[in-house]
Amino acid sequence: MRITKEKAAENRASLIKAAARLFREHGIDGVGVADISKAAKLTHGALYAHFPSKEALAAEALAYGTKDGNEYLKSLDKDDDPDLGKYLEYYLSPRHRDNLAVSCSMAASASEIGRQDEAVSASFSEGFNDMVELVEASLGDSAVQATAHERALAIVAAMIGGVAVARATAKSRPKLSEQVLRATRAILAEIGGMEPRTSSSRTVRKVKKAA
Amino acid sequence: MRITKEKAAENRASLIKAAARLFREHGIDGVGVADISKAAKLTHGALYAHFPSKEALAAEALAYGTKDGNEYLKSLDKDDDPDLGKYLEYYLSPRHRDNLAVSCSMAASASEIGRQDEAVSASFSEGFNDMVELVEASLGDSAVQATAHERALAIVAAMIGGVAVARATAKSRPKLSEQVLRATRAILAEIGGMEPRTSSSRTVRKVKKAA
DNA sequence: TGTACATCAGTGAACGCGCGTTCACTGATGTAC
DNA sequence: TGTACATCAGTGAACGCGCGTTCACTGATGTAC
Repeated sequence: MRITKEKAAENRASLIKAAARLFREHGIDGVGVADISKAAKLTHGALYAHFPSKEALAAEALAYGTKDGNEYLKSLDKDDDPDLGKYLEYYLSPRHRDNLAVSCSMAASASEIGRQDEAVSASFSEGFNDMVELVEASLGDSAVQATAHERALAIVAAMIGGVAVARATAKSRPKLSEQVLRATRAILAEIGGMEPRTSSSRTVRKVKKAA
Repeated sequence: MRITKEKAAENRASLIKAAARLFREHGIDGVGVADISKAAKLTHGALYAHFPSKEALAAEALAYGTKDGNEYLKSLDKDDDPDLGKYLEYYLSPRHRDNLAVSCSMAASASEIGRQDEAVSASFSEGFNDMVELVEASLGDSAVQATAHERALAIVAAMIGGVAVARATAKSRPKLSEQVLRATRAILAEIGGMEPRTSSSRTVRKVKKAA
C-alpha cells in the first residue's frame, strides 16, 4: 500500500510532532515507539521506515520542539522587537510550567538529555544557542559586570532551571513552585537590564535592540 | 534465613544508597529494581520487604541524595562559615557535572521529578529548601533589588539549571557546556553579592553570615 | 497516452528481553515460658 | 539457662506486560518505454 511522497512526508512530520509532544509530557524513557506511532495514526513499522531508531527520532523531535514546535517562537513571527520581559513573563509562568505538551522541550527534558546519545545532545545545544541569541538580542544595560553573551548564557540556563524546579516542586509545594518562578523572573529581569516590575504592572519597558 | 535487626537496617540503607547512585547516573526510569537490588547485594524480593514500590524507594533515595548522600554537604560539617563562592565553584564545576554518581540528585533528575508521584516531589522540595537556606545564609549585599530569600530561590534554581544544561550540552558541545558553567557561576556570584572574580583568581572574599 | 513493472511507505506478526510486582517458601532471630 | 515456637528479612520462581527492533509481505505510486 504505497502512498504519495507528500503523504509520506506528512506522516514523517506527524511522527516527529507526536514524539515531541509525548516526550515533553512523559519524558523520553517514559514513551514507547508504539505510543508515538499510535498518536501519529501509524504502526511502529512505519516509524522504522522513517527513523533508524527511537533515539534518532528523539533527536529530531527535540530539534522540532525547540524550533517550529515552540509555542512562543511561533507567536513571535510578527513581533519585530525582541522583548526579554515578555519572554520571561511567558517562560516562567505557571501556564508554561503546567502545559507540558506545548512547552519548551529543553526545560521538559533537561536532565534526561545527558543520558541520550550525541545527536540528542546536539539538538539540545542548537536549541539552546537559538534561545541564547534571542535573549542576547534583547538585553539592556545592567549593573551586573559581564558581557551580554555571558549574561544571556546564564539567563537561559537559569530559565530552564527555574521551570524544571517549578515543575519538580509543583505537586508537593505549589506555593514554593510559584515563588521559584516569580523570584527567577524578577532576578533574571534585573540581570537582563530590565526595570524591576511589580506583579500588578503589566507594561514593560521596551529594551533597545542589540542586533 | 532471618537476619539481625541491625543487618536488616544496613540492607535497607544499602538499597537507598544504591538507588540514589543509580538514579543519578541513569535516571529513575533508566534503572530497574533488579539493578538496584543487585548493587545492594540482595534480591528484588528483599527490596519489596523494605519498600512498597519502586516509587517509594525513589522518594527515599532522593531525600538521601540531597542530605546524607550529598558530597558537598558532607565536606561542610567542619566548616563554620557558609561560603557561596566555594559552593558555586564546586556545584558549577566540570567535576560536579561529570561525576553523576556522587552529584546533586536534584540537578541529576530535575526534569524527571515532576512526572513522579507526590512523595518524590516532596523529597525534592525538602532538598531544595535546605539548599536555599544554605545559600541564603551566605548571601552578601547585592546591587540586585530583591530580598535575600528571593535571591536565594533564584540562585538555587539557576544552579540546578546550569548543571542540567551543562550536562545536556556536554556530549555535543563541550566548550559551550563549560561556558554555561562559567557564566552561571560568575553571574550568580554577583547576584549573591560576591565580588566578581577572574578565572585565574582562586581566592574569594568571605561574605558575612546572614544567620 | 497506455502498458509493464520496480519501488518503497506502511502493515502486523514475531523476536528476545527486561520491566515492576507477587508469593510460597526458608530458616535464623527474637521472644515467651 | 534451656526449650519451643512465632516472627519476618530475604530467596527465587513466576506473573502479565510492554519494550525496541526485525522482517516477510502488501499494493498503490512513480517511472521507463
